Amino acid sequence: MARAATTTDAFNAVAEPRRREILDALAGGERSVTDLVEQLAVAQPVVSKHLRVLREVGLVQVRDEGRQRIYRLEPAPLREVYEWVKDYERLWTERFDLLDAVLEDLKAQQAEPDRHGSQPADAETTDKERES
Amino acid sequence: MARAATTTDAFNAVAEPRRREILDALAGGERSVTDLVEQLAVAQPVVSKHLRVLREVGLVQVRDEGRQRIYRLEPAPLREVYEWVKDYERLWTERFDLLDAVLEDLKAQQAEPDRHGSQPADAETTDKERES
DNA sequence: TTGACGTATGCCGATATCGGCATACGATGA
DNA sequence: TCATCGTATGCCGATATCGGCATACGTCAA
Repeated sequence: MARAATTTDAFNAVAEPRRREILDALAGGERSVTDLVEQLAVAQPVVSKHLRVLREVGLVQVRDEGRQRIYRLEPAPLREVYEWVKDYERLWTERFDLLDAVLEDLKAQQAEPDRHGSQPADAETTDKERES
Repeated sequence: MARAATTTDAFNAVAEPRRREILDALAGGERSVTDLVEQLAVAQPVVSKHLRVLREVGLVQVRDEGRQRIYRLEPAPLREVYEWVKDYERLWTERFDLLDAVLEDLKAQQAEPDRHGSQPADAETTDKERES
């Protein structure tokens, strides 16, 4: 057995950064293959191959227009990914609450010095404020 | 060049369904390897190997407790995934609005048949993403 | 010590990926 | 019809995955 095919899932399809870039580009509107080649600055066969994968998992749709093929984003399959991760958001938010609690405790300890001298109790998670 | 290592990303790590199951299990609280083996009903080496990958991308943390190793969820790296996918949620919602718009147009055309047989002249239009 | 338990690791085979390059193929225009 | 543009596909090599099985390693209990 080997790794699951990239065309198995939105999960697998989207694990490839270049494919994410393509989707991001397509989020700005329909694009022809050449458009994408220019925008991503990669070889044309590479783009075509990635588009094939995306097509097979239903993340893009194609339309023929003369000798060009216009690709359009089809976000639906991403829902699966979203639904899975979204529940974890709560956790990293809670984690900050937890951190706050710890900081609160530290402050309390400083105010009311209750020494137990030994362990400096790893300050492992001290820099993660930013954002949100 | 081959597919990116599974330990490259949260994206890659999480593309494997079994690994998602492990994280889901861990979301319910700390678990020993044996706990996970029972819960997932897979061979122990398999679980250990997946845990290694998860550890390497920082999605879990380990703690020794006697002869057991207790694994704990570390959701932070999932943020990257969430941040990427969350913007697409809007799209599959908007899609319905878009559909409505199209239906509206169709109705209008039926009412006032305006034929022009040729090119619909690049509907490329203006798409800028103004998020946030 | 010895042995059992809990886990990690090593090796294997089958399978796919991804990019590069060449090339095939369909549509268009001279 | 022929050349050209826009895309897709085929083949290749290098690399990893994932599960199975055996086994090594560390901890604890007799």
